[in-house]
Amino acid sequence: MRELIDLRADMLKALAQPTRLKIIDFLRDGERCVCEIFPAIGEEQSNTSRHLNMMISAGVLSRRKDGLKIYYTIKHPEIFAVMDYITEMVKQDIYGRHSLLKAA
Amino acid sequence: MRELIDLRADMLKALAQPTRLKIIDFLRDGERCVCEIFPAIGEEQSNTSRHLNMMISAGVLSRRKDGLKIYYTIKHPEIFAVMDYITEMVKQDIYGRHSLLKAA
DNA sequence: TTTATCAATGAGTGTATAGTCATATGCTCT
DNA sequence: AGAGCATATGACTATACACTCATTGATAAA
Repeated sequence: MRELIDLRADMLKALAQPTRLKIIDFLRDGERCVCEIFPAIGEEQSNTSRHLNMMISAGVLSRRKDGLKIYYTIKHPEIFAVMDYITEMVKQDIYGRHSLLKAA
Repeated sequence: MRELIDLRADMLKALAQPTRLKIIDFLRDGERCVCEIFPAIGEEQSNTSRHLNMMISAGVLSRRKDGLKIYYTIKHPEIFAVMDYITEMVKQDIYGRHSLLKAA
């Protein structure tokens, strides 16, 4: 079995890329098909498809087939909590940097 | 200014690598100097140093000098919450896979 | 001021990743 | 069966990354 540490790294890696972050942000409101996702994030269909499949493998997304379309969703609601924490920390860092600038 | 989405990706990327995960796990108990970290995780000093600096840039760690030694700490306690969520999701996925195997 | 110690960096290598374009697969409907 | 749409994949390129070995920089102690 894959080591727990590698599985964690894989899941984090699946979150750690701008295009994939755009997808995750877009999926906040619920499931969407590829044909909705790639225009919304401004990426090519093929590139979007690769990222989606990658996030499936990492356990970040799940998918459902309906006719021709394939609908993707965030698999674990914890993903949103993780994203909120990350955003909070980044904002704190930005604020901290500004304070330092002001102090200088 | 860097886009918020890129800053988030940078911070997540700083967490998304086995060697760096080992460092973060090791820093759970508090600050440690490089000379303690690299033997603990079984990596070369130079490699460890690069990862540490990378995590500083991403806002994951902070550091403090004391004589010859440089002590690194987790900068935001939220990092631990993020790690706990990731671990939880990965474990759920492992369990889910096992159930499928049993059912098959 | 020499020596020893801790940490960071330069240079190089091999591999992984993101992206593109073209094509293939699979499903639906006529 | 054939046309048309939605998604996935093959092949390729350019860039980023992790790592190693050797060296440098900086502080401390003798």
